[in-house]
Amino acid sequence: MRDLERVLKAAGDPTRTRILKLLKHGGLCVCQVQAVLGLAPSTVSKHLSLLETSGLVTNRRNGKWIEYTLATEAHNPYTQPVLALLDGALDRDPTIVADRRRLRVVIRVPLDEICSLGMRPAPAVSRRGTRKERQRV
Amino acid sequence: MRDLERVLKAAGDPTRTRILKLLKHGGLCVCQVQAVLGLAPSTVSKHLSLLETSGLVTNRRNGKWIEYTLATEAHNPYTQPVLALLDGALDRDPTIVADRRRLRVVIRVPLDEICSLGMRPAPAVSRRGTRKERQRV
DNA sequence: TCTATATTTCGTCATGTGGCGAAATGACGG
DNA sequence: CCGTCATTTCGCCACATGACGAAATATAGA
Repeated sequence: MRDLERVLKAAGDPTRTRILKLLKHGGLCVCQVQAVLGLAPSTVSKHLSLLETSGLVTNRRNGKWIEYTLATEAHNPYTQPVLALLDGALDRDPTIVADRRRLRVVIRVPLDEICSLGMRPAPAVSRRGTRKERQRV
Repeated sequence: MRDLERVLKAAGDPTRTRILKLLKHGGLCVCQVQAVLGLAPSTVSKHLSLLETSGLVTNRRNGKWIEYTLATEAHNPYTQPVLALLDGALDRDPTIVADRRRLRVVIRVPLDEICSLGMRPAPAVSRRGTRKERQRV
């Protein structure tokens, strides 16, 4: 029972649904997800580890970063059907569409820049000086 | 987004999963479900109405009782896949197996008797005198 | 119409969950 | 071997959720 419950609960949260929809476009590290969603790193991390616990997602280290990916081979028998359900769902949802738009921007930026700045929702596309923001005195 | 979220959250609760698994064996009224699960009527009612809101279940009056049934035609596009996922799932789960055992008993008893007594979990299968239990003085 | 009763609603409580910021962790890359 | 920094853990808060019992509702059936 617990396996099914975990998967459904994991996929049933809007924020995690957004993350799963993002990961359909390829593996992402925590700070990339953070940049798209505009949430605190700790929040994103918790969601991702919950998704991993439920078997919907796996991770592997990639240099300085940890890349999260949709699970392909599942130990949990219910993950694949749920991922299949999500596939093709919500593709017209405004939030999902906006997320994808931000994702396209985020993917182009080198990881170093995205992560070190603790980027917020990515207010727009290009703002010069991004690099020096948040230098506390 | 909200449709998907509602369905997944509805199906993601263990009690509601149990109810859905029960309803696979045919329509049931609130007090029958209550008798099997051993929960307060108000609790069962709330779960059932939540399942209905999510589109997983429908109801129709049947004499004195209201019969809840798994939804066949869904307005919500996500209900059918979720019901399909549940179908065949958990069939070896101890709780589900025990529920089915109690269900078999409950189904044989006339509705009048089940409901009017506010039956509790149905402690076992065959115990003579079941009928007269709980006659408070 | 009136009564009995199946169901729902309401109020309350304990617990679970999602969000944040601060601090701890740990591994890459020098 | 060390420092940096991505990630995780921890503590906290606000809010959602599931359970109950009591009271309200509504409808079948007399």
